[in-house]
Amino acid sequence: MPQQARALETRQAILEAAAQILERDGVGGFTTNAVAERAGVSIGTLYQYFGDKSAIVLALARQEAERILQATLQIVAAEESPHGEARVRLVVRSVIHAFGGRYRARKAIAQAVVASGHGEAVWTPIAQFTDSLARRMGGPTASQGRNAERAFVISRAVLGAIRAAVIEEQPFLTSRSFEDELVRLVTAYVAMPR
Amino acid sequence: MPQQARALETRQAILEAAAQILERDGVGGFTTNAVAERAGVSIGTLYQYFGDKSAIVLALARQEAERILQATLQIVAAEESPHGEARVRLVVRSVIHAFGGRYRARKAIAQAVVASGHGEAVWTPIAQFTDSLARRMGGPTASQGRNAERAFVISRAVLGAIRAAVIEEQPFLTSRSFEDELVRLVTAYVAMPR
Amino acid sequence: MPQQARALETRQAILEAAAQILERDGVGGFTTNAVAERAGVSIGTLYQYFGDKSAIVLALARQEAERILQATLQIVAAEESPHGEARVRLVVRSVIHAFGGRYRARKAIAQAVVASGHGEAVWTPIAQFTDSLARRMGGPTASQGRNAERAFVISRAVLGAIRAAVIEEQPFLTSRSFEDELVRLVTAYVAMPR
Amino acid sequence: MPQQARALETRQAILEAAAQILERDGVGGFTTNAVAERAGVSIGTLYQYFGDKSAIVLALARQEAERILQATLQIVAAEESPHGEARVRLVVRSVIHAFGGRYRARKAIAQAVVASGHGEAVWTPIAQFTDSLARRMGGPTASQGRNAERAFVISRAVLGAIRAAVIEEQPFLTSRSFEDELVRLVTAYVAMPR
DNA sequence: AATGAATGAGCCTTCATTCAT
DNA sequence: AATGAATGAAGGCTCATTCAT
Repeated sequence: MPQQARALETRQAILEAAAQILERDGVGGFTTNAVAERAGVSIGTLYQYFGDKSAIVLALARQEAERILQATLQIVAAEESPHGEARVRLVVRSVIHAFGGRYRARKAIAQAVVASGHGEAVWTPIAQFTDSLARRMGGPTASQGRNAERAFVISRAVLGAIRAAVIEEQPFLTSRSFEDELVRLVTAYVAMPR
Repeated sequence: MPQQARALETRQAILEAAAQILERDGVGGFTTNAVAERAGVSIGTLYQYFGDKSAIVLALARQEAERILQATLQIVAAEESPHGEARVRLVVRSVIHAFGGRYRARKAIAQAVVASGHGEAVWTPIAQFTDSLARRMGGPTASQGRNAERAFVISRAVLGAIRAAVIEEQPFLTSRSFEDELVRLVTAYVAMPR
Repeated sequence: MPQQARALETRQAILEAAAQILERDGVGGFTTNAVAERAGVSIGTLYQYFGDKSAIVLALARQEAERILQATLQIVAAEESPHGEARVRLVVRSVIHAFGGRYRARKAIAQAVVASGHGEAVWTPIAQFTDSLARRMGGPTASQGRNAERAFVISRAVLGAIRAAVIEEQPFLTSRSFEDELVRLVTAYVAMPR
Repeated sequence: MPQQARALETRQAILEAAAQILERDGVGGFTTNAVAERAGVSIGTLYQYFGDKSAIVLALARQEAERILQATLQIVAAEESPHGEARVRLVVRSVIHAFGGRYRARKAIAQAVVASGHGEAVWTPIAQFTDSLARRMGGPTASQGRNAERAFVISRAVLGAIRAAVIEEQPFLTSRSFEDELVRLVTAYVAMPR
C-alpha cells in the first residue's frame, strides 16, 4: 500500500516534470532525459513507469482532458445548476479556466499527442462529452438528423475560439466580454430555428 | 533573368517536395535530406535556398496561408459577390475547400510552424484578414466597443471547427450539411441582438 | 536440510528459466530480468544465487556438458557394451541425441559461454573425456607419438560435424544416414594404417 | 572515379577497424562508436556506409568467407594442381592457413553473424563450395544417394577440427603432424568402401 | 532470504549542417 | 552554383546491478 502510494507519487512527479518542461521549453526541449532529470529520477526509473516517450505524452494528455472534463461535469451535474443561458455561461467559464495557466504546455501536449499518433485516444472522450453536452442543450432543431454535425460545430467552435485565444495569447482571454461573446455564440446557434 | 527563373523553379521544387513528404510521412519523415532527395537536388543546394530547416516550414506555411487568403479575397472582392447569408456561405465554402486535399500536410505544416517558433508570422496576416472580414459583416452590434472580441470569436470559431474537422479527419468535412451548420453559426451570431 | 533443498530448487528453477529463454528468444532476449521473471523469483533473489549474469551461463553450460558426458559415459562403461563399430555407433548416437532438442538454447549457451570468457572451463572436461575415449579406441597407430593430435582430430571432427548440423539446422541431424556417415568417419580413420 | 576509390577505402577502413576491435576486445567491445573511432571516421560516416551494426558484421563475414574460398579455389583450379592425397593436403593446408591470425576476430565474427541472424547468407556459399569440393573428391561411393550427408560430414569434420584447434589454441595448429592427420581423415573417409 | 524500485553507464542511431571539391 | 561525403551533438532506450525495506 505505501509502496503503491510511492509509485503513484513517482509517476505523478514524472508527469509534472514533463508538463513543466513542455511549458518552459516546448516540444523541442521535451526529451526523456530532461524529464527524468527534472523529476529527480533516473532515466531508468522513468522507463519503469512509461514504456516510451509517447506514453508520457499520452498520459499527460489524458490527465488534462480528464481535468477539464471533470471540472465541467461537476457544473453540469450539480443539482442546483442553473438552466438555459446561465448554464451555458457556467460551462464556458469552466472551460476557459480549465485552460488557465500553462498555455504552452497545453499547446505542446496537443501537438505532441497528435505527433505521437495517439490523438484519437484523447479526442474521443472529449468529443463524446461535448457531443452529449451539445445534444442536451439542443434547441428546436435537436430532433433533426444532423445532430452529429451540430454538436461538432458548436463544441469545436467554442473550443477553437478559446484555443486560439490561448495560442495567440489574447489579453481578453479571461475577460468578461470574451465570455459574453462565447455565450452569445452558443445561445444564438442553439436558438436559431431550422 | 533565366537564371532567376531557374532559381525560383528550384526553390519551388523544394517546397513542393517538402509538402509531399509532410503529406506522405508526416512530421516524423520530414528531414532535410529527404526533402532534398525528393526535390532532386543535393542537400547542399537545399541549403543554398533555405538557411535552415525551419525556413522551409515557414515558407511553406506562408505560401499556404497566402493561397487561402487569395482564394477568399477573390470571392469577397468580386463585384458580383452576393450579400448576406449567400456571401457568408461563399466564404465558408472557400475556406473549407482551401483546406481541401493534403490534410496531413496542412496539419503537419501547422504543427511544424508552431514548433519552429514562427507561428505568429503566419497567423498574423490570417488574423488580420479574418478580423477585417468579420468586422465588415458586423451585424447590429457592430458599433459597440467589443468589436475586437466579436471578430475574434466568430472567425476563430469557424476556423476552429474546420481545423478540428481536418485534424480529426471527420468524414463530413466537405459535406453540404457541415457547410450549412457553419453558415448558420455565423448568421445566428451576427444576427443576434445585443 | 529442507532449507538447502529449497535453495537447490530455486537455483534449478533459475537455470531452467534461463534455458527456456535462450531456447525461445536466443541470446538477444536473455536478460537477467527476463530470467528472474520466468523463474518466478525477484531479480534480487536471482542475484542471491548467481553472482552475475555470466555465472548463470557458466552453470548452464557445465550442466549441459555434464549431461552429455554422463550419457556417453554410461554407454562406454556398461559391462555389456558392444565393441568395435557397434560401440562407436552407440557413442555417436548418444552424442547426437544429447544434442537433441533445445538446439537454439544449446547454440546460445555455446555462444554465451564463449562470450563470457569462461569457455575453457566448459571445454576442458569434454576435451579430456573425448581424448581419453579416442585414445582407447586407438587403432593400429595408437602406439605412435602422435596420440594427442589423433585423439584431437577424431573427437573434434565428430563433434564439429554434429555442431555444424545443429547450428545450420540440417534436417538430417537425427537421421540414420547421418549417423552412418559419422560412424564411417570414425572407423575409417581409426582403421587406416600408418 | 577517384571518389569511388575513396569511398571504397573508407568502407574498407571501417571493416578493418571492426576486425581489429573484434580481435582485440571480442564481441563485448564491438560497438559502432568504437569501430568508427578506430577507423578514424565519425559515427555518421560509418552509418553512411553501413545501414546498421549487423551490416558491418555481415560484410566482414562475407569478406572472410570470400578470402578463404578464393585461396582454396586457386589451389583447386590450378592447372598444375596435383591429384589425390597431395591435392587434399594442399587444400587442408590452405584452409589451416586461411585461419592464420586473428583467431578471436574470426571467432567473434562467426558468433556475431549468427547472433545477427544473417548466418545463412554466409554459410551458404561456403557450404556450396565445400559440398562441390567433397563431391569431386568422391571415392567409390560418390554415386550413392547420400552425397549430401557425406559432403557435409567430411567438410564440417575438417573445418570443425581446425576450428577447435583455433579456439582451443592448440599448439599443433600449424604443425606438420596435425596437417597429416587431417589429410588422413579425409583420405580414409573418402577411400572407405560402401 | 526475498523483494523490486531505482540506478546510470552506455548503446545504437538520426539528422541538421558544413565545406572541400 | 551545385554536390554529397563527412561531421558529431544529442536522443531514445536497455539492462546488469544495487540496496533499502
